[in-house]
Amino acid sequence: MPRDMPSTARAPSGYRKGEETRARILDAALVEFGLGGYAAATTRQIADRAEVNLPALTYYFGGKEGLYLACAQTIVAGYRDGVGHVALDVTRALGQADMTPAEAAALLRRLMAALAHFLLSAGEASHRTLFVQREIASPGPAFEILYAELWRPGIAMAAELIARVRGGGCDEDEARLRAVMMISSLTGLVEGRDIVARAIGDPDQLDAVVAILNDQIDAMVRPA
Amino acid sequence: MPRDMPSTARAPSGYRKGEETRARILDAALVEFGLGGYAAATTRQIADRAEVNLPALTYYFGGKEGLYLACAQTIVAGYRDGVGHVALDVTRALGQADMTPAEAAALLRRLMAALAHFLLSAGEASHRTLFVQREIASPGPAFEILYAELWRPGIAMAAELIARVRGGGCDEDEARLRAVMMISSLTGLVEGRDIVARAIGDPDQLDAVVAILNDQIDAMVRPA
DNA sequence: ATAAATATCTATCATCTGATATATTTTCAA
DNA sequence: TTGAAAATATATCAGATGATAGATATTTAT
Repeated sequence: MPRDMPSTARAPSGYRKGEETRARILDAALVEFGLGGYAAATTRQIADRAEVNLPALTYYFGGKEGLYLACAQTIVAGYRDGVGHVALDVTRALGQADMTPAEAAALLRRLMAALAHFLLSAGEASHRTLFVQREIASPGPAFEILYAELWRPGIAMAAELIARVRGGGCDEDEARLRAVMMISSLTGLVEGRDIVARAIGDPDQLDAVVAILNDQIDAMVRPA
Repeated sequence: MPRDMPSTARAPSGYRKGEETRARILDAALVEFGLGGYAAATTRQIADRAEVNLPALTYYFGGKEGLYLACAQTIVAGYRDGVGHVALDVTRALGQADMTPAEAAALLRRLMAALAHFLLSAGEASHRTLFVQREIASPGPAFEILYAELWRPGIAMAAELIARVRGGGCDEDEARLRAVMMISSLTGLVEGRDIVARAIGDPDQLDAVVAILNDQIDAMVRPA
C-alpha cells in the first residue's frame, strides 16, 4: 500500500491485509516505546512483538522515527475520543462570561474524571501514558504534537477552571501550577504503577482516585 | 586506584587525581542517564561529558551497569542528606502512640517541604529526579535500591501522617493513594519542567509549590 | 488469465555500542 | 632515584542496531 513512505491514508480501492499488519506494528510499537522509550526500544523487538519481519516497519512507517510519530498521533486520536467531548463542553462554558465557583468546580470534576479515565484505565492506557510522559520528560521527535494536543490544552482548561473555582484569591501562575500538579498526580500513578501495586491492594483504584480528586476540588471551592 | 572493578572505597594511602576523575564521571553519568535513561545514554557520551576517555568508565566503575548503580547510590546518599533529618523526626513521632491531627499535619508539612526541596531545587536535582522516576517507571538494575531507600519510606511516612491527619475517616489504602499522588505532583513538575516553564513565568516556584502543598494539607485536616 | 500493484521475505551493509587488550604516563613510597 | 602501583591513553573486537537491496508471494483490476 504505501508507495510514499510515511503514508497514513489508504490506497484508492480497499486492500485489507496491509491495514491489519500496520495496526499490529503500531500496537507493538506503543508497548515497546512506552516501556523503554525511543532509544531503548529496538526495531527488532517491535517487529518480533508484532510478529512481522523487520523491513515491514520501514515499509509501513518509513523507519523508526516515522513509527514513533505515528504512535504519537494514535495517542492524540485516543485522547480526542476519550476527553474531547468534555473538553468541548469546558471550552464552551469558558467562552461565556459568567460562571459561579460551583459551576466551575462541577466542570473541573468532569474534566479530571475524564483525564483519570484516559490516563489510568487498564490495558493500553498505561503504555500510552508512559509514552507521553517519557516524551515530555525528555523531548524528542513527538514532543511538539503531544504538548500542543494533550498537555497544553489540558493544563489550560484545568487552570482556567481552577482560577474560577477559587474566584479572586488565585493568580494565573498559581492556577497553572495547581493544574500541572493535579494532572501530574495522575500520570505519577501510571509511572509508579509497580510501586503503587506494592503499596495498595488495588480493586477499584480509578474510583478511589476520582474520589480523592473531587475531595481536592471541594477543598478549593471552600473558603480558605 | 581500583584493582577490583566496582570499588567504592579509596586506596589505602591517599591518591587525589583519581577521586576527582571518578566524581567527574559520576556527575556526567547522572546527567546523561537522567536525560535519556539507561539504554539511551551511551558510554561515549558520558565519557565525553566527563572529559575522560572511554576505558576510564570500566576502570572506575567496572562498566556501564556499575556506573548506573553508583549513580543510584549517590542519589540515595543525597536523599539522606536532604530528607534524612526530617524522616528521623517523623519516624520518632510515629513511634509514640498519641498524635493529634494538627501535629500530624505539621509533620506532614515539614516532610513534604523537605521532599519538595530535594526534588525541585535547581541544578543537579532535576537529573536526580529524572533518574529516579525513569527507573521507577521501567524497573532496571537500580529499581530495588531506589524503591527501598526512597519511594517506600517516603510513601510510608506520608501515608501514615495522612491517616492521622484525617483521623478515622480514611482507610490505609486511601492514605497511601493520597501519599503517592501528593509526591507524584512534585515529581511531575520535574518531568514536565519544559512544559511548566512554558506555562509559568517562574521566579519562586519552590515556595509556591510548598504553599500549595500546605493548602492541601490544611484541607485534609478540616472536617469534610 | 494476465499484468500491475501491493505485501512479505531473506540476506546483507554501514554504523554504533560496550568492552578489553595493551601501551604509556603519572604518582608515591622506599 | 628507582620501582611498583595507579591512572590515562590508543587501538581494536564482537555483537547489536537501523536500514536497504533485491527476490518472492499475494492481491486486485482489467
